[in-house]
Amino acid sequence: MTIKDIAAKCGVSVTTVSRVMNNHPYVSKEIRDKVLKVIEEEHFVPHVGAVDLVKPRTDAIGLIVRGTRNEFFNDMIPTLESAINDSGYAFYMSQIHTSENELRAAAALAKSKGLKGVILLGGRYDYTPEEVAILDNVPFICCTFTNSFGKISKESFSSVSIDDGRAAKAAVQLLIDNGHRKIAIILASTSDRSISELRFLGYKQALEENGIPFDADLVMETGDFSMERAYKAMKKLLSKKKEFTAAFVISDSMAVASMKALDDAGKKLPNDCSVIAIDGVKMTEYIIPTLTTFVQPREAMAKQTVESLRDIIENRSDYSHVVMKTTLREGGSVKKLQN
Amino acid sequence: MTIKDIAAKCGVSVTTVSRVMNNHPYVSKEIRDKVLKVIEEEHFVPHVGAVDLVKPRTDAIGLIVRGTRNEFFNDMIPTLESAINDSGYAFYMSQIHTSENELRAAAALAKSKGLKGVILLGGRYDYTPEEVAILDNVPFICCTFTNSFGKISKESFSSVSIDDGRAAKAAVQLLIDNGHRKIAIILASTSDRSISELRFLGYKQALEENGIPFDADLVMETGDFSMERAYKAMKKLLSKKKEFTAAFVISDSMAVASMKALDDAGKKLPNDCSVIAIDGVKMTEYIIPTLTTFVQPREAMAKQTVESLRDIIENRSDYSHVVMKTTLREGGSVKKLQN
DNA sequence: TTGATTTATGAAAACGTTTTCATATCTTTC
DNA sequence: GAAAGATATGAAAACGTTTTCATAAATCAA
Repeated sequence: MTIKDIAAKCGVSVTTVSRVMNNHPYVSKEIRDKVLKVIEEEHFVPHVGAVDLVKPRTDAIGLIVRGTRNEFFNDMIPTLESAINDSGYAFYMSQIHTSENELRAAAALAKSKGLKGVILLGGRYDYTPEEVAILDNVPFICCTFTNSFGKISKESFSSVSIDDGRAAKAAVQLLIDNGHRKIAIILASTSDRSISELRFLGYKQALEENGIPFDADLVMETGDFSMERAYKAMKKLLSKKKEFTAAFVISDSMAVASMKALDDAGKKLPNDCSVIAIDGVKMTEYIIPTLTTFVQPREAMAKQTVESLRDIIENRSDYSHVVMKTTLREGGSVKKLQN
Repeated sequence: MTIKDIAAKCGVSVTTVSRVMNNHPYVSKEIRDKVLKVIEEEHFVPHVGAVDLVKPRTDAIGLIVRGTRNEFFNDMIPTLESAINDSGYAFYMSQIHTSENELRAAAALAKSKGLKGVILLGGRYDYTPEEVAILDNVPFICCTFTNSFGKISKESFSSVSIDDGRAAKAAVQLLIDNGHRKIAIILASTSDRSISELRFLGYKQALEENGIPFDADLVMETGDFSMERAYKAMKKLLSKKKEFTAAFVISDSMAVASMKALDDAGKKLPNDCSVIAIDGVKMTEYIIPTLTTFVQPREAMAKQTVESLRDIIENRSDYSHVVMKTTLREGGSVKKLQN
C-alpha cells in the first residue's frame, strides 16, 4: 500500500495525496476529505525510508547507551528522551555492549540518521581528540564522566557529570567525621578509567588528608556493579577477620547487597557497621535502615546534558564540562562512633 | 558524502561500490581494497532511508512500551531485545504514554517500519477483535496479561503472562496458611482492566474460599504503582486503627515502601505484620527482611513472548495464550502466626 | 582454434516519497 | 470583458541506494 495506491483509489495524483498528508494549502476541501478518508480506511502510513530520502531531515539527537542496563541508565534514558523531544529534536537510541567501540557506534548512528549531536551514556573519561575525530565534527557529549583529578582531555567534546572523586571523598569524610577510621571500600575496579576508579581515588584522598593509612586489605574489587558480587565481596571481607567499622560502597544497589551480607553475618546495622554509598536509587529510600547516600541529580543532569549539547549544535558556545552537585541524602545507615 | 562520491573518488561505478559494501563476489581484490580504504577514510555510512527503500527489509519485530517505566519493564526490554535479535529479527521500540492508544501506535510502527509482528508491554487484558483489526493482520502479542477469570478475548492476538489472579490467590493463601485472617491489600486500582484488578480478584477469591469475610476497610487503592503512594497508603491504613496481621501488596516496590511505613510506625517486621507481594525485583532479595514474593519469570516470559510471536509470523501455529508459572521466593517477611 | 564458462564491470531502472514547475480554472479588479 | 492574481491539480525530477541486465575480458574445455 503506497501513496500511489491511495492516489489511484481517490482518482487524484500522488502529488495531491502528498499535499494532503503534509497539510499544504491549495487542496480543495472536497478532495482533502476524500483522501483523508481513504488514508484512514487503508491505515496508510508513509514509508519512512522514502520520506527520509527526500525531506530535509528533522534535526535529531542520538543516544548511545554503553554496557549493561542499570538503574541509573534506566532513569536517565526516558528523562533524556523527554528533554530532547521538548527542544524539538527527534530522538534515536542505540544500545551497545561494553566490548564494542562506543565512538565508532556513535559515528555510525550519527551518519546514518544524519544526527546533529550525540550523547554517550556510560563511556570512559579519557577520550582523546584523535579518537573523537571519527565523529567528523558531529557535536558529542559524554554524560556521566568527570574531569576530577584532571584526567579528562577537554578539547574535543563536552561533558556533564558529577564530580565522582569529590563525592567519594565527601562520603568517606562523612564516615571519618563520625569517628570511623577503619573504612572498607567495595568497588567494581580500581583501574578501569571510569566511575569506579575515580571514586577509589576519592576514597584514598580522604584517607590521606585525614592521616589515615591506606590498607589494601580493606579494598574489595568485585569486577562489576552486580549485587551478587557485592554480597560476596562483603562476605569475603568479613571472613578476613580484619576489623572495620564502616564501608563506602560505590553504588546504592551494591550497598544494599553489602548490608544484607552484614546482616546475615549477625552484624547489626548501623551499630556494628556503617554504610554509605553514591547514587540515589529510589528504593534505597525505603529500605531499613534507609541508605545514606550522595544522590546524583538525575533529572538535572539529563536536562543539562541536552542543554550543553544544544549550545554546541546551535553555536551558542564551545565545549563545556559541567560538574553537577550531588546531594547528601541522610538515612539511617551511618552511625556516629562513640569511643 | 554519498555512494556516488565514493565511486568518483575510486574511479569506479556506484554499482561496484555497492557490491563491495554488500560483499558480493565478482569484485577484484584490487578494487575492493581501494573502495574499502576510501570508505574508511571518509567514514562513509550508507543512507538508511535509501537502503530501506530498495532492499527487501530485514524482518523486524516491534515493541510498544506503554505507561511509565517500571522495574519490570526495564528488565523485560533488554531481554526481549536479545531474544528478538537472537532469532534474526531486527528490533524497534516505541514508548508511549498511558493516554495514547497503544493499538494505534502499534499499527503506525508496524506500517512505517514494515514490521512482521508487534509486542505490547503494559496494555490491558481485554482487547476486542474489532480493536485489533487496526493492525491489519500484523501478528500481535500482549506480554503481561492473563486470561484468568475468562476476561480475555482470545480470538485475535496472542498473549504471554503470569496468571495474576492465581498468583494473588496463592499469595493470600500462603498468608492464610500461616494463620493470618486479617489481611490487608494495597493495590493501584480495583477496576482498571489490568494487573491491579486481576490481583484484587485473586485476593477476594482466596478470602472467600477460606470463609474469611471481605472487609473493604482493609483495601487501600493508591492510584498508581509508586512507592510514595504505597508508603502513604500503609500509613493511612495504620491510622485507621483497624487490626490486620498481614498485607498483600501487589508489587515488590510498593511492598518495600509499605514495610518502611510499618517500620516507621514502630511495627516489627515480620512479627507485627507479615508482607507478601508479587513481582521479583532483584533488590528485594537483599533487603532486611528479605521480601517474600511470587517471582515473575522475566527471562522465560521474554523468550516465550518472542517464540509465540514467531509461531504466528512463521505460520507454525495460531494465536496462543501462554500462562507462565510464578515461583514463590520465600524471604523473611512472612511470619507464622501463633495463637 | 573455437566456443562456452567464469569473472569483472557499468548503465539504468526501481524503490516511495516530496517538490518544482507547468498548466488550468476560478475570482477579482478596473 | 480583459488582465492579473489566487486557487487547484498533475507531470516529472530528485533523493541514495540495490539490482537486473548487458557487455567485456579472462579462463577453460574440446
